[in-house]
Amino acid sequence: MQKVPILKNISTIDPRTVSFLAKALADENRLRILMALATGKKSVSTLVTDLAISQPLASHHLRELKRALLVTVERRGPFVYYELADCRIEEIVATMHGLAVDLLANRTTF
Amino acid sequence: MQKVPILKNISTIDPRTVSFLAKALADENRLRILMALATGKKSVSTLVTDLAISQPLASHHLRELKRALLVTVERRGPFVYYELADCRIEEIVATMHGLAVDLLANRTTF
DNA sequence: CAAACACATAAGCATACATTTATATGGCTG
DNA sequence: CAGCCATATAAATGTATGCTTATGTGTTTG
Repeated sequence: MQKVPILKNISTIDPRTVSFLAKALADENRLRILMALATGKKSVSTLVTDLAISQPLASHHLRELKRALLVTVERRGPFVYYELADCRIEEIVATMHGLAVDLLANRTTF
Repeated sequence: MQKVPILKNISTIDPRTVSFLAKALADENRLRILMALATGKKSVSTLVTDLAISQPLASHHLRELKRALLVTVERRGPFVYYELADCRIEEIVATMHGLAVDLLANRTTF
């Protein structure tokens, strides 16, 4: 009787937890925010101009990302800076992109 | 001028593509189906009894997973077997679970 | 070919979510 | 403290999504 070494036993995974994360990553604008934050912490106004979205929409999504624990907040003067809470977020997004691109290219089966 | 070696340049990532995948992973029942398929291909009726969901609901989500290219379909007699389209799906779900668990445990900053 | 089984689809409904517009809060500066 | 800037929140709306109930399609077997 030998256990699978690399991957966590699939049955120990809580779908609610994964769904919680996946929902946060399921929106294009939230992903664009996360990608923008990958190069370092940024203020709301910077994100608004960089991503060309409205300020309330940025605040709304940042709130969601904070709720999902994906970003941390830091106030400095009148500015509010958001930062990626964990570097693995970038990795996961990149990995998902790689898989999605392959799937869409029909190079799914090896 | 040196490029980041490990990760794909973040700016090359298409948020629409990632969102497409994330949406498919954002539902608990779809995740449960994928986890059930991690141990091998299964028929709809097997999934229905294993996951204790209604047959139309299972078909509905399997259709979504197929649309997202995450599963492949194979008919054998009256049975229809679904299978994970790519082994990386399991890895990504496991990685997401690991991150989500850590985030929820407030061990986000290193 | 008729009945039974496996699965898919359609319609309907309730809820969740993304977005906009409008307004409020909070901090800085004159 | 008055006005401005940065951000947050609220309300409103349209749309997407998950789920159930009901029905259709396809396959096997008697």
